[in-house]
Amino acid sequence: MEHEKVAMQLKVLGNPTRLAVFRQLVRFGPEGAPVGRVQSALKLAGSTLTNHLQKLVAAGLAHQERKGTELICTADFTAMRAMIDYLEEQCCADMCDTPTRDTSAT
Amino acid sequence: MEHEKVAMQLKVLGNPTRLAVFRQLVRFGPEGAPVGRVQSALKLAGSTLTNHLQKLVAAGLAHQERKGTELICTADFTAMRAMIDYLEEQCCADMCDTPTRDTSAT
DNA sequence: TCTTTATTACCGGTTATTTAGAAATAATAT
DNA sequence: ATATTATTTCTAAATAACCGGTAATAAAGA
Repeated sequence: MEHEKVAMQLKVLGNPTRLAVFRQLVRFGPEGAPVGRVQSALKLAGSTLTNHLQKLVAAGLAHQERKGTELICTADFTAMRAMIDYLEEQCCADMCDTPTRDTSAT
Repeated sequence: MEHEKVAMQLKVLGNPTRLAVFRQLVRFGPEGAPVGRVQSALKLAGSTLTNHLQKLVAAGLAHQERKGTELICTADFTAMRAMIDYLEEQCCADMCDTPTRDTSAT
């Protein structure tokens, strides 16, 4: 995972509204949910939500798939895992591991 | 850890230059390093670096302490740990744990 | 005091982001 | 075709971010 990509993902999640949208997608789980359901859960203007969802998709943090009239949105858990792993490796460097973890390696 | 705070930290780390600054601080370890050393490592205009460092400090991700002429900067590993933990809990919700990790819990 | 090194404050130009209303498009059923 | 529901595009205005030059301040030594 490259620096630039992670920076973009962090920036995208760095907007409070967008972070809430992503959290909502996570709560919907692997099945996802249509845009309208995200909208009613968070009470956002449609155009605003579309905007945020597009940025999440562009950052690779979410996906969308048409299903008839509705557009199903899902969080990309693999991408999220990779992003967190990058943070652990590049921005923690074993200095901020959880206390319970073994740090005996050279 | 609250939503707003994490969003701010993510936004702050979402700038590629600033992410590089933070990574550099991490590499310097708990001892930290003076501003000038960060600057020569990354080749940034002084005023630009100051700006980025201040934002990292404001977000609680770094600290600064005067030592004579120099200003020692250190990454806050505890804050970083807390931020990552938030992401794991609120934005993964056990859906994106590492494959090697036990997920047998109900 | 004067100088040197280290760092910041201030400023301005440029670009990006956020927000949402209104009009447009997509999919489907009648 | 028309209506209905779902979602987006277009647009615009307010706000915020980014970068770095230059002048100012902090610390310490000669």
